[in-house]
Formats: sequence, C-alpha cells, structure tokens
Amino acid sequence: MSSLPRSFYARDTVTVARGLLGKKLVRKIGGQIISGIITETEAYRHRDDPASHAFRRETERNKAMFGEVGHSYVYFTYGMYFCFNVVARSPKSKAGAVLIRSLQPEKGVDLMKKNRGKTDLKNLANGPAKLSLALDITKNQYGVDLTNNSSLFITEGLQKKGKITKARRIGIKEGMEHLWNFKIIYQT
DNA sequence: CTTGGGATGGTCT
DNA sequence: GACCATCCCAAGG
Repeated sequence: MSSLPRSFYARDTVTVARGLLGKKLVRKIGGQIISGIITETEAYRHRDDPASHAFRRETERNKAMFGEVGHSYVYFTYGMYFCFNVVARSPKSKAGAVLIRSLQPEKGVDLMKKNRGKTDLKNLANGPAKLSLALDITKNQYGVDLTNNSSLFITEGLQKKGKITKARRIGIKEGMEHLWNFKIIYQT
C-alpha cells in the first residue's frame, strides 16, 4: 500500500488530526515491518494555540513544525522519551503538527514487545512515548518525509467507520478551550 | 480502581 | 533554574 499524498497534510491541522484516525503507521527496520492503526491524535497549531511548541517562535527544536507538511516532528521530553508528530497545516498557517498518541498494534507485535520490554498487548503503543519506543522512533527520525515508502510512512488503513470522540488535550495547561484530542472507537 | 513520586536531561528564560 | 504534549510502579481504598 502506498503512502498518503502530501496534499493530505496541507489542510487545517485539526482536520488532519481527525483524518489520521484509522490510518496506518508503518515502520520498516532491517527488513522487518512494524505497523499499527492510529487511534488517538491531537492537533497543535501556531499563534492561536498557547499549548503548541510553535506558539512563541521558531527554534532549533520546533523548526520541523514550520517546515514542509508530511514530514515528522519528533521531540524529546521528560528526560527520557520521544513523541512523534506529523507536520500538517493549511497553506495559510505558518506552523502546525499532529501528535500521534495511540496505536492499535498490527504487524510486528513480537518486535514491539521486544522494543518495549513489555508483553501486554493493550499497553504496547497506547501512549505517545510508548508507541515511539515500540516503533523505535527517536531523534534519528526527526524531519523525515512520511509520504515516500521508506522506513517510516503512513498509508490508508481501516476502511470501516468508527465513532470519533473529541476532548481536551492531555498534559497541557493552556489552550484548554480547544477540544483537539481525537479518538476513534470501533464497535466489536 | 485512584493517587503520588521518581526517573532523567534537553530546551527555554 | 524551572519546566515539561510521559511512563511505571507501589501503596491505598
């Protein structure tokens, strides 16, 4: 399956955050494939969003959020973890990214377990730092293009519909008025 | 189930 | 020098 086109990411950040639910994140490492369905996302915009890393100004850390859409923005936090974002924004905006917060594991589950040092399937990738560990996403993946089928990319995923919920974003103190956390729930 | 604290270091003020 | 877009484990109810 081929990657989502760059035009997918050249829309409003909040729209893309919703649109990424149900899509598939694919990681290739040494001939092995790890993949998962995106089940939770959050939008972070620019000047209208005090919770965003890009709110104040462009810096060495956040410059990917100002760069070409469809690339990754990876940041290091709490002294030990990486979190994975996709750069997305409307052409009118200068910065924006979607934080991928949760994956439903699909392929490469054994490798994910090894990378996580855990075996409980439910807890392999249900958090932004957990999924980065599971897929071995680090600073090395900063700024990589997610629209070519290389070692990290996003493709169409599940076609079936799910119920989408919206909520306040997790772990922030400003911008609480925006309901930019999205989850998809598939009925069994 | 919920709560609290420790790990650990880059980034920004 | 403070602040984190977090996770994990232990203790308490």
